Amino acid sequence: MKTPGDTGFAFPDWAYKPESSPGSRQIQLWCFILELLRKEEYHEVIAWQGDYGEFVIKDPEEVARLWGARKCKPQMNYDKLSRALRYYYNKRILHKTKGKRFTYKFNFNKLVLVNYPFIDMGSGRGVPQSAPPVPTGGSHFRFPPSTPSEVLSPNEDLRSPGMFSSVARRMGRGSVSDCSDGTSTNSELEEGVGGEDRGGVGPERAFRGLLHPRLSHDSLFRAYGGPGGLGRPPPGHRVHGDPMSPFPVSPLPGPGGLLGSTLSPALSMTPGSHLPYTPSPSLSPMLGSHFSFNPDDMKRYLQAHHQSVYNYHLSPRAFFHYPNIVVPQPHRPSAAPEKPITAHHHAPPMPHSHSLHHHQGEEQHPSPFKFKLQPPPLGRKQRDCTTSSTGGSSSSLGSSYAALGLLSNSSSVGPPKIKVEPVSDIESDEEVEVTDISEEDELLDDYEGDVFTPPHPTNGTAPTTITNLGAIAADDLDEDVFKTPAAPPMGPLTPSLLGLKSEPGQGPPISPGGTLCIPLKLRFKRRWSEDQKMEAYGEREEAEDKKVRAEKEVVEEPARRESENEEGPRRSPSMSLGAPPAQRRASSELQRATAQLSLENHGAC
DNA sequence: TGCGGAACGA
DNA sequence: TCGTTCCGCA
Repeated sequence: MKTPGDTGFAFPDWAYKPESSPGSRQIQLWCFILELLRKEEYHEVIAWQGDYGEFVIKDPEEVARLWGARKCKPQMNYDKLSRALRYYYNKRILHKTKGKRFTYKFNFNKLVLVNYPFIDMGSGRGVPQSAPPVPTGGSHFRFPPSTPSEVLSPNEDLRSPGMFSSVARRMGRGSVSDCSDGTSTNSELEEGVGGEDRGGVGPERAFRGLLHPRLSHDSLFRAYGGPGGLGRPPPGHRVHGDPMSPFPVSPLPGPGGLLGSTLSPALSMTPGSHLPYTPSPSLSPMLGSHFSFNPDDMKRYLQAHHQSVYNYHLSPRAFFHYPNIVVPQPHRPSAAPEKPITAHHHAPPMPHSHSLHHHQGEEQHPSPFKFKLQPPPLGRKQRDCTTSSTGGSSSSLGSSYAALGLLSNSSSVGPPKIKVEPVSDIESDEEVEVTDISEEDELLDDYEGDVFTPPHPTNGTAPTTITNLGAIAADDLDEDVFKTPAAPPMGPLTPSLLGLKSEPGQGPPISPGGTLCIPLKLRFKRRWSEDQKMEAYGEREEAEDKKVRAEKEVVEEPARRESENEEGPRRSPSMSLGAPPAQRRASSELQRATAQLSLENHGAC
């Protein structure tokens, strides 16, 4: 069929429908719509209009014709096309603007946050921040392949948010059309180039961007990099404001990567989607150097939000569509070091939600945003792994992390796994995993006044975990509320303790309040039993493991029950009981270390 | 004009 | 999975 280059406009890979052969992916309708929207020659047919991301199909039949031409479907008509568009409702890529005929609205939150994950908002250095921060940009961020071999592996999901490098390739080689419909041009690359920075800087301008009625896909698309590739913008290219762009500026890759600016039209489109995550300068797009969560900023930001209509929804299934949301690597673009160091910066951890919580949630009026960060649906394998390893009592967070491949690596190779334990046992996977979005949508429509609670009270978790959380939020955050029991602030040491858990059931029990409250007696017992076990390892063969475990169980069980009696329901029995010897050994060591820490920090209890 | 179910194809 | 096609309904 056609190649992505057909349009003359290079969409990211994920914009194309994977076909049997790598080169025959078809563009998706929404991409096509965007394409038309950005071409002046079609402004008489379809154009941005009104609200943020809103567009009107002025000539439905013509649009249908064009679409049909593109897809080589001569029989296409608006009725059919609109049916396809309606399917986007469910997918929350689009929604209908009620009362306005032929008028639809993009959910750029979906398109941008999810599909432009690589746009790292973290380093807003020197880039106009005229749009609201996109919460998870950094979370999804995945560096473009730097070598040809990394580019678009056939095995990779072509729609992967991270796989945009091939776009650059296409952009470089031009387009090829095998179904000419007159829409193919190669001029797009230069379109809008050279515009001036109208994003401005500072919160005021940043917020102003929210109100920009028009969105431009291309601005973002260009972020994928021109012929020069990411981080190497074509000469003459710079952040600009595309006249027809809904984006105040185009987040072109700057010296520090394309990160700097990420302007997501979505921001104004989806209630509270981004906000909860923006507080983190390290993760949010515009916070880098221009934004701070002072009351004024927040107020403006919220006001801006109200300019838009929020009546569409995102689906938790989104992650299914973008399975390649990858765990961001610790490293950051070269610009990272240049990012302003703020109070929040040090531990990228959780802050996007957490810091907001501090800024907003601690006040009389909690954050107006209520988010339920739903972890992406677990793959069966991951789910099984997670649940089995945790005895089914693992918290949603732990599971979600595992689902993201952060924690639960089935492989037994390597150091003991460190798991970020949820603060509470109360929540089950089911509670947080996927909920009926239909109801939540309503909540979001009425998001104001809601409270956002941080996904995890600890602020010392690993960056990867944090960013991952962001990744989770990226997609569904605009509608999902992360329900996490409030946890009391903890000292600098506690987080690490709380967050550390060698294996389910082995680490120190964590009270629902997040406090380390394992009875001293139990701790000693455990440690003793572990010592015993360690000795056993040195003296006995594998065959005797069971015996050791039995002994251990005898020792631990009463203590555990005692513990339970004191602290209420606890997690499933120590994992070590069923863990393979090697794993047990490793976890045992970790447990010892943990126990040691427990003792040392006994005062914190 | 818009919606969404259903069957179907690639 | 993403439309495409058809269709009944409001």
